[in-house]
Amino acid sequence: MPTLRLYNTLTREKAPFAPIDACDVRMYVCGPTVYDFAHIGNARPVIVFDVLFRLLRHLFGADHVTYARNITDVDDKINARALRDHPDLPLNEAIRAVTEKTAARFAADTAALGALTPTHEPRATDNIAGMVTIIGALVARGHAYAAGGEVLFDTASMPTYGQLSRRPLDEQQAGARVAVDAHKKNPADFVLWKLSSDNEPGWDSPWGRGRPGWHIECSAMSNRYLGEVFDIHGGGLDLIFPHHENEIAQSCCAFDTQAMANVWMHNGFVQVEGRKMSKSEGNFITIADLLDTERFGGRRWEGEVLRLAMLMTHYRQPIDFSVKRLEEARGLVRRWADAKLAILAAHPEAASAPFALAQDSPVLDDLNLYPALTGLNGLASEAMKGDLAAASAFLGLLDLLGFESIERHAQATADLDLSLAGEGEWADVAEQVEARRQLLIAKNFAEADRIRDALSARGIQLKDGKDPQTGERVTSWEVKR
RNA sequence: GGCCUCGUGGCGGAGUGGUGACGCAGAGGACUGCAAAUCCUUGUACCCCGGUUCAAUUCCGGGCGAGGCCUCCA
Repeated sequence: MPTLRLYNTLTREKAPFAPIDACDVRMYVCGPTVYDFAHIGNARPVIVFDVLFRLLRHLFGADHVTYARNITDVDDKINARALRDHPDLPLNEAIRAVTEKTAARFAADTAALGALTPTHEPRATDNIAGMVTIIGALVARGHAYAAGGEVLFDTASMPTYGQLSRRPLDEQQAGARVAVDAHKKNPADFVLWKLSSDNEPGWDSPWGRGRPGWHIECSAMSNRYLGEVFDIHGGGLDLIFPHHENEIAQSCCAFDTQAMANVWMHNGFVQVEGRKMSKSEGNFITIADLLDTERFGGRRWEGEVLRLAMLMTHYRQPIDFSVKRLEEARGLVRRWADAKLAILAAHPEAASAPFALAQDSPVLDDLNLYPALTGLNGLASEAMKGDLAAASAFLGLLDLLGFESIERHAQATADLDLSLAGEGEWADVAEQVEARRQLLIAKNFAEADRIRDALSARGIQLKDGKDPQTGERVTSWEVKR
């Protein structure tokens, strides 16, 4: 088996990946807090770790990888949103309305981006009992204490606290930007459980009716589905501190383990047109905006295009999300879609040929995807020249990277354009094209060009080619956007 | 202040101690009744200053610059 090397934030270096159990490789990725639609920054870990999931399945077998990605549906931001959007509903119903709507959109967004559904997508509200159990263990083991209506993690009780972010406690206090609360033993101590008032959501616990703090849900859910120690934990760069640091503290102290996960992976940030994305800058853009509106770059962008635009940059590098980048990705998607159809027509057997990633593939070097991406062009042309191995490598690589349905973007079919354009609008195009073909055979170029111009005015681009066998003119078309 | 990334052609983005990948865009050509699409060809780069070396974009030191985290955030 080829060796996969991964960069580990814990050690700050790349190392060969060796799973705890090669028959059950286990990965956890922090999913969304469902209070608002996912933005393109949220899309990055979804896509990046989907590629890793696919790669692990390729290397270890599809049945030997477990991938859990949580949905956090209990959070004070959700409460605030529920009160704002549904003031007329009882709180619990209002909260459910917010979380259901947001989670449904997240599922639709990730599907559009070509991400496989994780093995498990647990919800925080279905795992409160697990959180209470862990908090109880922390209290019993002297790692947590109740104070001021909260149960807090005692960071001083964990000598190794801060290893992931390399942020020792003493230095952190010097930074003096951690909230200081009188009831905390140390400023860095964080909330595990907090009591709820009557008009806040709450669950019964040994410490009274309350709700969990921010980090505990990931410790509970990863433990439930992946065990006390698992292989890979992923998420955005910004989660290193405090979120992942605190997850480690909770899990390791509750279970008395040396590690929560062996490999910690973090994707870089997304910028928009060279600037940090933020609501105050007015450049905050959601996946739904890109898929369904023309707000960015004056057009809609297909999920595969967004996926490719994201994968063109190494996952640890910052990405500048720009219209130019999307346009380049769109061109490649269309080209590969055409190439896939042509290859399938020329080499039907290639679709079922076994595909194995080369031992020295850059993909295995911490997901260095770009060489593989640009290599697809070369593989396609080799395949068209009759190279069967290139054909199966092209198809296999497309699948591995999550572009298994890319052929729907083939220019010749224009299926997507039809679905976006509405029904019936292009129903007569085929006969117009045929009428033009007859005029061309008759060398009536003026009339033929009038048809082409008329179609062009309606936004349809004709493209003439030759049938390689007969030499006859073949005309395809697409909707210009 | 602390911690962490990173500086390669117009853009994206690999890689290497010595003939400077590749993709997109651009240019030229082929094809075409003309376009478009397609195909072929092609120009331009390694932040600055030192050092090591026969030779550095690649190694070492310093500088400059960009970005991120340290507070909710992918």
